[in-house]
Amino acid sequence: MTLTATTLPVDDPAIAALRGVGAKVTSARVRVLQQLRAAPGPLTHRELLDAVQTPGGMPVDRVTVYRVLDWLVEQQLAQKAADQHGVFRFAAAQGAGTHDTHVHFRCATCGGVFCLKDAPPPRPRLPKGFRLTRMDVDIQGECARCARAH
Amino acid sequence: MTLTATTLPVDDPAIAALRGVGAKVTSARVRVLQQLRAAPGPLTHRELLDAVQTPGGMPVDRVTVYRVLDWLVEQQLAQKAADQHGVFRFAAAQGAGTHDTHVHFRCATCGGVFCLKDAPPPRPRLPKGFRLTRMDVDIQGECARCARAH
DNA sequence: AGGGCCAATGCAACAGGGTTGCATTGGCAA
DNA sequence: TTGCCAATGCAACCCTGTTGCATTGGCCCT
Ligand SMILES: [Mn+2]
Ligand SMILES: [Mn+2]
Ligand SMILES: [Zn+2]
Ligand SMILES: [Zn+2]
Repeated sequence: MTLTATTLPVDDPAIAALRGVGAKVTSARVRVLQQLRAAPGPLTHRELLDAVQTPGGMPVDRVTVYRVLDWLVEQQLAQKAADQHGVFRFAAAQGAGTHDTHVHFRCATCGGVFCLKDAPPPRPRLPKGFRLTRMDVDIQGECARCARAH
Repeated sequence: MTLTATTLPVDDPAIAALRGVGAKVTSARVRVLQQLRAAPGPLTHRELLDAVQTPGGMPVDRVTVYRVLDWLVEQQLAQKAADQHGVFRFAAAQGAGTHDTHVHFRCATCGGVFCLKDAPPPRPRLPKGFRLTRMDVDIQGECARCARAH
């Protein structure tokens, strides 16, 4: 029997997730998302860049990794938050659900993002003539795991 | 009677705080700490650098402001934390702020900050073991004057 | 299987926040 | 008033992250 030079395996959950959003499934996207899913905690761009370079395969450009990461965040397949050093860390999104109905807690130590039960604060009452364009709530502290690690 | 070219007034609370830690009271340190204490919220290095440059006085170097800020944090006169964009923001240490009882509106056009009547959102309920260190609400839009000017 | 479109990539240059080394200055104690 | 040394100014540097543009490779269509 002849083997057609098939594309990547469909059974990989990372690849399935990429197909799910109906976009091109590229090597860089697959590798980055696989690393994010396998990681025990949020990773920096630099950590991901290192992790994605495999001895055999061809190298991935650092700009591509930046673009893949921001794209994954847009697709709600990943979350992005600054850690205590001001460096962005990325984590695979839990459910691809809507995060608009609740607020988020940012662990300043590990950079993890946690969904809280509380609803976002109501729109503030503004003086006459004022126009509201944006409201951000930044809740930060230390998550249980980081607090336990002392 | 002769007037000696006296140093800065001792009655200023910022200066008193600096004397309190037993270190040199310099122009840069005084100006930065005064701005931090007067501010309605945490400021970035850039915001402080702009605020500290007075038309009359001699300019302050940006590196000096970085060093003053880190020194204030060491002396526990200020707190430092990365905001959601990964930029460090500095706030005067506890006890100096009277803007804690209400939220603020920032005009994206003129940069003005307005005190609103609304109370800050309540502390969110956190999962067990989580520790809250900071909650910032960023409300921005266009103030009445800028909206009218178009 | 082959061709073609256009998004995704690679590469180089750029931007901005933050740091470091070193010569000079100015606070403050003697 | 003097002198010491911390604090400052300035230039060069590092790191994270972004942008412009030519090239490539996924994927749809035949
Ligand atoms: Mn959420
Ligand atoms: Mn106020
Ligand atoms: Zn944590
Ligand atoms: Zn305005």
